[in-house]
Amino acid sequence: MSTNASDCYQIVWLVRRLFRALGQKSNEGLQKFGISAADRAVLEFLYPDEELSVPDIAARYQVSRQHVQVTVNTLLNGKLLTTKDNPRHKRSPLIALTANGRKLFSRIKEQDYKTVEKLFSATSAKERHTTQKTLETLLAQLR
Amino acid sequence: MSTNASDCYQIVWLVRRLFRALGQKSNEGLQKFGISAADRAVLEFLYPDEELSVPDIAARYQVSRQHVQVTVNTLLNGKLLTTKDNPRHKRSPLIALTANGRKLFSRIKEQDYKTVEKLFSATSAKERHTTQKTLETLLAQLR
DNA sequence: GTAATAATGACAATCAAGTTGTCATATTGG
DNA sequence: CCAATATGACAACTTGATTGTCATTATTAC
Repeated sequence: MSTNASDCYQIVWLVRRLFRALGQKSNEGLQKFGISAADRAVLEFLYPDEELSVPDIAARYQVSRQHVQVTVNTLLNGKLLTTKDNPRHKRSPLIALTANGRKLFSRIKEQDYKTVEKLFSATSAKERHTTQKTLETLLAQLR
Repeated sequence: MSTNASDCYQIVWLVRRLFRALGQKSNEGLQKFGISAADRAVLEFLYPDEELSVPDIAARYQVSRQHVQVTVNTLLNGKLLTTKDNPRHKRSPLIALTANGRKLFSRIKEQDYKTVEKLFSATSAKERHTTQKTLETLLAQLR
């Protein structure tokens, strides 16, 4: 387990660069659906049929509940999300996708799938597997 | 090359999550040095002894030259950067680290190294190598 | 059951990173 | 030399997100 700091560092730097590059690409793709990256992240947590309260989402996303609240409110307003009774908390409803929301997000995912397939076309399944595992390990370490 | 879109997608999602998590961690570490993440990115491009004009940095960072300009100006102001004659352009000087800047950034890197070593301690050299290669491939694809 | 404590939603101000637009001026290259 | 372009400076704006505060409602500890 001789950890070479310089290699590690390189990966961190790549994650940063990649995030920004992906972000640009992704926002372009998102535009035609009329939702923002922030909206998108919330939808991601609920797709396909999660039911979570606003504070739940915030905790998973590791973001302030106020931020999630605002985003959820706009999505509720746009009828992409709906509220359901929360058996565990009387005032804080569970948030779930509407049929519309689910349909929209699946279209978004479909588009994304096409994009990432192209993006990853020069990588092997094995490399992808290792990469995924490594990134998951790192993320877990940061919790 | 049977690209499994769902796996690819997962990696993209991980990059996003990881970026945010790393960002938080990194900003904490940066605080005591009194520089921002934006500052840091610029320093990174100049360390240890690059000499680049503002538009050069912007092009490499893939960010607007105006943004880089502002950041560079604050760093010039703080004596972490200095200007040098640009043989290729009379009005647009080359930007380089001062001794101070270099020292500061090396201290930052040192701290980061310790952090990432811990962070990556549960990964193998081989995994890291594959991950790095994969991320590089992706980034290259996005240029 | 009631009192203390914590959680929630709503709202506002703020922040940081970055973009876009514009201007005057300098610089470059045909 | 002149047209086209590059640069720095400045300003307004956007976006994702935080922090602080408030009133209200839940939950819990007694």
